[in-house]
Amino acid sequence: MARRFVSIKEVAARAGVSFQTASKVLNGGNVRVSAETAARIMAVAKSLGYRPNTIARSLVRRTTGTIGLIASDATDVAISHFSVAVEQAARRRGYAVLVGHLATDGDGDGADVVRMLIERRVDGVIAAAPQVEDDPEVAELLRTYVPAVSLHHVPGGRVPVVGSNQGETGRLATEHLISHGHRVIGSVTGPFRRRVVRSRLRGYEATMRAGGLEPHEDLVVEADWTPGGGAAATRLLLERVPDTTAIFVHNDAMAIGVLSAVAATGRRVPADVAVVSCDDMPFAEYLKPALSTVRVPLTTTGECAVDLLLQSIAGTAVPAEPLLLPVELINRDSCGCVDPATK
Amino acid sequence: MARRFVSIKEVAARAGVSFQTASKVLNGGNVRVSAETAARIMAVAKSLGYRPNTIARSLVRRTTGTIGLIASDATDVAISHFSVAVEQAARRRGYAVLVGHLATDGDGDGADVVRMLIERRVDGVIAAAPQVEDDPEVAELLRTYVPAVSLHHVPGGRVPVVGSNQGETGRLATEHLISHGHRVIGSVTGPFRRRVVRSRLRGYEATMRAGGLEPHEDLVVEADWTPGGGAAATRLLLERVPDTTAIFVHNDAMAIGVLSAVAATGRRVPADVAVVSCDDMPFAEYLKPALSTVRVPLTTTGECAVDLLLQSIAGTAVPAEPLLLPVELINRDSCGCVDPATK
DNA sequence: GGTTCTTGAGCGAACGTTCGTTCAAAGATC
DNA sequence: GATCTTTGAACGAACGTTCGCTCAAGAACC
Repeated sequence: MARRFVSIKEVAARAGVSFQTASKVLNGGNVRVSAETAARIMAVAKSLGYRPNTIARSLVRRTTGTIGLIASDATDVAISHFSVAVEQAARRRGYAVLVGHLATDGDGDGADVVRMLIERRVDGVIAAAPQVEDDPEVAELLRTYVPAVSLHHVPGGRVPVVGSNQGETGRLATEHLISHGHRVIGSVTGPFRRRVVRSRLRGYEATMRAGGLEPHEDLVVEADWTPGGGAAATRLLLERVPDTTAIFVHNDAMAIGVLSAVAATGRRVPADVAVVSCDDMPFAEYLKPALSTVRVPLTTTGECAVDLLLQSIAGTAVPAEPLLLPVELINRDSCGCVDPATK
Repeated sequence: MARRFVSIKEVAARAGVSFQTASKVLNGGNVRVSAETAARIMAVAKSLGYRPNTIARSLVRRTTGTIGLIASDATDVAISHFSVAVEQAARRRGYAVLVGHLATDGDGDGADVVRMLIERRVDGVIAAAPQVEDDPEVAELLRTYVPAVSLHHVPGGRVPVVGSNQGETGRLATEHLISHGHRVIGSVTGPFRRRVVRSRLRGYEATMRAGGLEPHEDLVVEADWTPGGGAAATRLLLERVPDTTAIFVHNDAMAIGVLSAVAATGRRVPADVAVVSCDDMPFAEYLKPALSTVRVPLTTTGECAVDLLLQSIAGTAVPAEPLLLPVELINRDSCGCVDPATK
């Protein structure tokens, strides 16, 4: 343990050259060294197990090859899928990822985490923590100190945004439920103060109206992205509007709770209450009934975020408009598409 | 964007002192500076928004205040819970976390990720990637280059291990099912080559035998931790041993698939087939029926891992024996404890 | 055979800190 | 008033690199 790597000076000394020359052949760019000398240096480096000290390199190069990721508590499956995609994409491109997970409740520490990342001289930051989307301090940090890409709105703008088309998500789900003949369609949503929630809700409301239905406010119940919250919201919804025949749920985790709560009232899904959700996590297909859900391309989003960030780091111009990836409705059983009898 | 932080030299110049003096009052230890000078330096630093360059500091201090986390693809909920716990615990103690997620399939890159972390001079590494538990190269790196703590066995030892009592997990689940009168108890497991799986299986088998039951090998079906794998394994199990009346599942994600597959054969849970799982993820309670499961203390494990690692970094002796945290059976409906009629 | 090119390698400086030593001036001691 | 302490601050060196400039020696040219 605690064995140290040898430095380039030791390699150079053993090879009988100056350390700067060794640096050139081992890490540097334009090498003007004879083939024999180079070979000798490489051999010594290999035998000594030389590995460049990235800290020293970062100091002079002024880049660390590290990107920062600020994420919501990745206990949320969707966030964790995104985080993994980001890390793997970044690593494939030679970058490491420094993460900061915001506490679910701790609202105030967003700026602290971002500052921590910046002070560690990350080359760029990816923000995937909707709880900071209204934080002007975070916005200012992302705007002025470091190239950044955000998954959510950044007040004041000038930070590229990637995401998926939330309005379309709401529209797809609602339209599909209407096409099944539903007229009393409720929604179990994430927290209202999140833009993603409001966008989906706008899609839902617009589609309802387009179908000649009035999206009464009793039909929309706010929850907290968790199964437990989804279950509680569903109980409330079915109590307020007992003739609800369909529910648009804002994520798959809540959908687990929604299915459970619907069943607890003696109603069957989809016969009595149809359910369409958002995300399409791996488990969605195995719920009972299999969950119909609007697939949100989290992995692709992560990769796009990394690509965009690296472009921004490289100084390439990045689009001023949010990059919205397409979503797709995955039809399974919970919406009523598949007649349970035929299964 | 790309605005630079001022260095301590600029602060010092503006305050009319040498930069080393400024260093002492701003970051350093034993200050021998007059109160007025100190105040002046602090004021200038504040007005200029001075933040120490952690890279330069790391170079001279030879520590980075960063720990590395090598994890399985945290698409697995259990792993992501652990990762979040690690990151938050580390940050609370002033450390940042550099992550590397192994690809689910890519078996070979474990050593690469560890090397990447070590080259970035992390002060310690936490390994939470069972797929590298048999990798001697990873083991050697963890043993000789950096303080480390592992969640899984490390070949050759000399790396502290934290985890939970897997044998006990198998015993608790099996014993409980036996106490309900079950005699044909199957198991849907993770990959056999993982020690955690073998330990749980040993607990299961020992308990079966202690209850006078023979754990026939047809009863044990290997799966891959995913809902889909769990479902497939269950179909196989029920085909091979149709009179199976109980299943011990190795994680909650697979349990989703198990419940689905059992239902698909027309059997009811728990009336026809009782199910006990492992993990106790937040959704377990909201499955239908609510999942009985052996709670694995992932958050606590993460915190312990960090504490142990920081001790090891500080040079304190760390226990040679694995630190096993206790597990606990959470009784819900899927084991048959609660009479569905009374609910 | 003197001048210019090319090749191979050395060397100084810088990146932004920390740490320990040195040193001048003022204060205390006799 | 000469010596010893204390206080406050400066200063050199180091951490391990990268980068660009310098320079000697030999090759090529006319």
